[in-house]
Amino acid sequence: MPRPPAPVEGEKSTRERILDVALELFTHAGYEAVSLREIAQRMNFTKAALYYHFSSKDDILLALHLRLHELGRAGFEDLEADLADPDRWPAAFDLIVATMLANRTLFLFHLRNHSAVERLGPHHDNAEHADLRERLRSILADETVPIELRVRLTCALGAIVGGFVLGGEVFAGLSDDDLGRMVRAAIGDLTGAPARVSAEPPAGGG
Amino acid sequence: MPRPPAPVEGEKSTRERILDVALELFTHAGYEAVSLREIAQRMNFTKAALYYHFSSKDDILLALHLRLHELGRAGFEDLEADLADPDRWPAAFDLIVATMLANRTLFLFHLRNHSAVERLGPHHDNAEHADLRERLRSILADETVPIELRVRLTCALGAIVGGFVLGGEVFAGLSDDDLGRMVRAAIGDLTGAPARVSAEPPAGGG
DNA sequence: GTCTATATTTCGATAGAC
DNA sequence: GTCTATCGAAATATAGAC
Repeated sequence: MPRPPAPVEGEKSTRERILDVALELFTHAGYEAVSLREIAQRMNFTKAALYYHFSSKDDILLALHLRLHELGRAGFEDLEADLADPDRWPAAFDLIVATMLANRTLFLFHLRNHSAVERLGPHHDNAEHADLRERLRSILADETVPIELRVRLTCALGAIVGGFVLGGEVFAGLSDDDLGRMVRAAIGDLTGAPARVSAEPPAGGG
Repeated sequence: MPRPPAPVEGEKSTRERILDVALELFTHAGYEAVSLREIAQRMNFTKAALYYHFSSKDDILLALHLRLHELGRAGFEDLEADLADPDRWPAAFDLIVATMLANRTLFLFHLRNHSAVERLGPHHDNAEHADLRERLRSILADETVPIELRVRLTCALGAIVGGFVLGGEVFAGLSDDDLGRMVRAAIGDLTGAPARVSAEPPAGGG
């Protein structure tokens, strides 16, 4: 199989630029609906040239999936512990909100291409639970935590996704900063209510 | 054996059974990834037979999309007015939660095949804003409503989707009734907090 | 590293028998 | 209403020139 070129300092490699184009196209139209010809066209070269950088179309999908893996290793080491304790939810959700806001497209890509990425699963058993989604599932399956709290967790995560995906689509004039603040306030109320039985009342947006 | 296909009263038509199969396959694997051959195989007849019931693959997708349209006509006449006024949110969300819970697969199908359905858009201009999603967008674009409330609206809708999709996937042992109740409680906290700034305080119960 | 050209497969869709 | 057979288009992927 072909080997990618050495990355140049300061500039994005062709491989990364292909991934950027693929990320946008896959996110907007869906993985299966996007042909390599389209990607090549956007890169201003031909379809065959892509095979120098990637061994297959699935390989591009996998590379994009791995971007999410790396994101998971960035700062979510204590995710399980944080989410298992409502007192630590504010900090955990702040991190999640900030991460999702800064990588909105990547998460949207994952949401929209859930099935395609899932189909890739059995191939990359390099890491056991490095995937954020896998770790999340194990948290939600933890019966030590009351089911009410775990359901609220899914609602909170859905609220973030909804606020960013749906909101980011409709409220085009809104800055990331403002949107993030409003979503965080909403999450605060959603998660603060069950937490206040053991912690302080929620504060307003900053 | 001489067995003519019996169109018995009270039984689902072949067309509807095809749609049921397509709904499941499209939801699980994605529209573009599912071939007519797969659908036909599940129906125990051949690919060509599908063309007696549907004029194209897109026609199947459209028919499934129309199921959501019908759902929209069921009881969402006052949706715009209800969602524009935070005081009326509880009733509106109760209806939305109940509807989404009862038609979880259909909504999940729509979520997972968002791009494919969207691509179908320009073809069926029969109704202006019959689509629930279109109506929702117009609500979210209504600048009469403060942006904070509209963002909360997107969060609330996301919370419902998250609770049902993610929750329904992980909490398999949980009944629809219990899940619906917990999600409704979460939505109540999420939507009750902003309501108190412009109206009376939320009911302390829960 | 990118090109032209082509191999191979699969898909959506049609025609016509029964 | 379902079948067999097949068409044409488009997709992924490969081979080899430059």
